[in-house]
Amino acid sequence: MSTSKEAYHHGELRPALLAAAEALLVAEGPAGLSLRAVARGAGVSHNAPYRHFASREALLAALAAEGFSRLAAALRAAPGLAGQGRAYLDFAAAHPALYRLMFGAELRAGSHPALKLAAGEAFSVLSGVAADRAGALAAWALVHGIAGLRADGHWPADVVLDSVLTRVT
Amino acid sequence: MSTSKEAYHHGELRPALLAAAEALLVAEGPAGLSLRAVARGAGVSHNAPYRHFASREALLAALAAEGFSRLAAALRAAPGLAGQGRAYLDFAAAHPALYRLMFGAELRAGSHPALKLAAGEAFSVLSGVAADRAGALAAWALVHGIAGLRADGHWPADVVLDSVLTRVT
DNA sequence: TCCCGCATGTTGTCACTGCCAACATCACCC
DNA sequence: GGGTGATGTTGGCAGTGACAACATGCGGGA
Repeated sequence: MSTSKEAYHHGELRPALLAAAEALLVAEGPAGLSLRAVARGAGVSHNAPYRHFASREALLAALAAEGFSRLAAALRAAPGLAGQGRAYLDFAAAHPALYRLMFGAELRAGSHPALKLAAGEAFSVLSGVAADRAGALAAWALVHGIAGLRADGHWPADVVLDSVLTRVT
Repeated sequence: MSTSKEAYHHGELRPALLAAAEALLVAEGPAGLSLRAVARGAGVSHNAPYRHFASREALLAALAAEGFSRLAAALRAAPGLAGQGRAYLDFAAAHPALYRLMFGAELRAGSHPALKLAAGEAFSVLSGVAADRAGALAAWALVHGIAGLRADGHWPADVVLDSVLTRVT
């Protein structure tokens, strides 16, 4: 699409597939994210993705891993524990579909080492700024819980987040 | 199977389908939960479920709603806010697959009124014992976050839960 | 008592999906 | 300049969700 001549070989197919997959994820939800639809979105044949991902689940895992990397970067850029909490919630609110994929039931982190690694990296950023372990875990769990409830539509819209965040010491 | 004569009409197909679906969910995960596999599990033809559920998603929603009802019952039976927190975590740990379905990305609560209702009922039990709204939401989010992190294997095994739960006021 | 309406379950079918196998095309390196 | 391996393509198969048409038999009126 972007290159001047449409060669037989795409050249940048892997990132193009990931981009198409994320667009589909946002537009249709995880159920609409079929490998063939992703291939169509990238303008290649229905089997081309198999040159870059072993299976549909592997593609989802790569997408989730990329999400964790982005989350880790956002956390690193935020100052202090409170700032990271807000950055975490902002990320989840800005990319709800991706966030749900990252923590959703479709992917078992155990079977995707790269995914587990990316997730662990994001978490280590979070715990690096906490004074004590229990406090860091409590803050993380609280923020993660709020993000999940918001993503699922269970969180009342009129809640002032700070009034809840300050309830955990 | 259990009834003496195998009539043309099953008679108790709806609960039988839900039971088969839950068994499949536990055994194979949400991906293996196909409508046809559920029908096989209940010993009926591949289209019989459509007499009781409009779609595969509707079946999942019904299963999740049943999960919320069970969760609400467990919460009702637990005394005090701390007790309910523990009951919530126990439920999530005892039925991880169901819990993930209830809060997972496959179901959009918005499009299933009965599911939203069942979820709201469970949440109202939780907030009924809290002093104020922000406190209830904080407690719920904290517990929900812990449950989610545990289900995904991100929660350290050596953490004493009470040391985290008491961080919420 | 008969019979007929209608809920329930069945068979048949279609488009779509994930994945495997075989083949086509091209970039690169000797 | 020719071959070799990575990258994409075409073809095909079994399984899936959903729709349509048909079969079955329970229960309520006459």
